[in-house]
Amino acid sequence: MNNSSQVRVRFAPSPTGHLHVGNARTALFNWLFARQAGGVMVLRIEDTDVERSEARFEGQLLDDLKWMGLDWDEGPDVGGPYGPYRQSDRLAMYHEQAERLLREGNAYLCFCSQEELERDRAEKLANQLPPVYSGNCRALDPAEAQQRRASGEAAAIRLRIPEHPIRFHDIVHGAVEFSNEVVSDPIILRSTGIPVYNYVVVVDDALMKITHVIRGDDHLSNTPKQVALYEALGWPVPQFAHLSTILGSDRERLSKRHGATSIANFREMGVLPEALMNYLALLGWAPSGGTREIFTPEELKKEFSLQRVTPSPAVFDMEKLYWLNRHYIKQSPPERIEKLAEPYFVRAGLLPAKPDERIRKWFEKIVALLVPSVDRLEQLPERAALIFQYDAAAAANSPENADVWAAPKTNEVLEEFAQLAGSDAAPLTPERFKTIMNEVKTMTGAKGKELFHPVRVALTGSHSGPEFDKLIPILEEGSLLELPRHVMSVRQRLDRLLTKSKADPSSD
RNA sequence: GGCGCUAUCGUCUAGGGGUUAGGACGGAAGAUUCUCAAUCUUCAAACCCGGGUUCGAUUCCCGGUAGCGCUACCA
Repeated sequence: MNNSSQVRVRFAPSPTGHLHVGNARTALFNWLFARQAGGVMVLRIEDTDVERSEARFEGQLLDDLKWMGLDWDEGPDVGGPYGPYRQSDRLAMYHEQAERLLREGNAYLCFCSQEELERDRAEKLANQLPPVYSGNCRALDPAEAQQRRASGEAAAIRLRIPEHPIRFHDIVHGAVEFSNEVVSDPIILRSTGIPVYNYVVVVDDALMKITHVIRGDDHLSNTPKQVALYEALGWPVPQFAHLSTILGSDRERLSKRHGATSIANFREMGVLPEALMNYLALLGWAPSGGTREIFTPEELKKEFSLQRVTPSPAVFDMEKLYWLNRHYIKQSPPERIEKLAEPYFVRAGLLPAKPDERIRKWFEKIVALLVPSVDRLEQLPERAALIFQYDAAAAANSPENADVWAAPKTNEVLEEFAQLAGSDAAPLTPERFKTIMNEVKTMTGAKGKELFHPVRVALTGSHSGPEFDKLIPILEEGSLLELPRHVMSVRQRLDRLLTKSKADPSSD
């Protein structure tokens, strides 16, 4: 089953918080590559940093990943043949391999104190030399060193970096070469017995039979150490693919300073997972030809190619993500969007926590009305203000509407409209509205803007908004529903406005 | 300081020794609509700089510059 040609990739986050977009993209590229190759995706939790790791973050991480639409074949939650999948459960393996390196002479015990090392480093830096380890303990007699350690002297374990340049091939960057002169003999096991990241990764990746290491390019400079480690351990070196960094608009590394950066943030904003996936895929990758932008997850699995990943860093562009999101929102079945949008309205106090069937039916119309004008679901309640909130004073006095009130036919149009619409007992229908408007038109001679604008301002308080055909039924039906905040009917709005202008003579 | 990576419109990118350097987001203008949004059409907008190789470089090589990363008993 597990023949040597089987692709195995891994995503290895630290549980230090919510999944960040940079890591999400790394996870995505791993996933796409694995799924396309019919390979295996491994999820490994890098929790050796006890200070920053928290168990509850692991659950968040998995949720974020699942929400994006990613899945994995082996991991802490699903198990697998190469477990355990949490580094904190693998400590024995790290010790075992470190002792083996020691025995075989590829690593050595180092007794240098931190102060010594720091002094040495500062000196080298001052002399403009690469700050590599002095090698003081490199030539120590192994037997003697073992004895010192046995007698209780604090000792770290260092890897012996070979005396030749270290070369490796990177799928994204091509041939990479580092001179051994600048690669320090790295500590792999601290004197406290806690292994170091660069060592742990290699042991895990090798033992988990990872064939392709796809990760952020902040690890590129660490790769020679890791290659040396693979070689010292006698294990095959995997293929590497180092992905460029995602930057903020100021070309600095994307951080919280730049606004939303965690997957959870985007989810809360009402970004659809497929929009985020599509956008992230386009950061650093483009299809052959480079003219297509829209890719569903299934299409990405088919089209994606690591060979086409760009090595240069990419600036995260919210606007383009929003554009994609708008596309996917419009593409989605309305029921899905209604379901996703409902909580935003409940939270804003516009809908009851458990809307009944009538309210739901009515809410469908609101969503259909507003969705085209929105690029995130979270914007919906504020767009719905013209339905849920009616402020007669603002309608009459807002400077935005001054032009409309100043127009010569406004008062005449409104009076006619109020009279006709007010004389009906039944709720106003779009058909009746059309008839009324035609009558107002003949009686006042107003048409176009001078006809519609006064009515729009009178009913919504704003001179811009959606079509009356769709808006009026929403207002009329809404006024009959039991809602946390009463929705005013057309007539109620007119009443408000007219009483208002009577009470305030300055408004004409 | 040392080492590494990167460099095409404002942004994401395609392309590649000879092209009107293509697409998308955003921007501008127009169409449509009572208005806004949406939609459609059109337009503006780029090969970091300097050397070399070459008949010819934006493309290949070298150098510079800038940005980012690594340089830890951080991950």
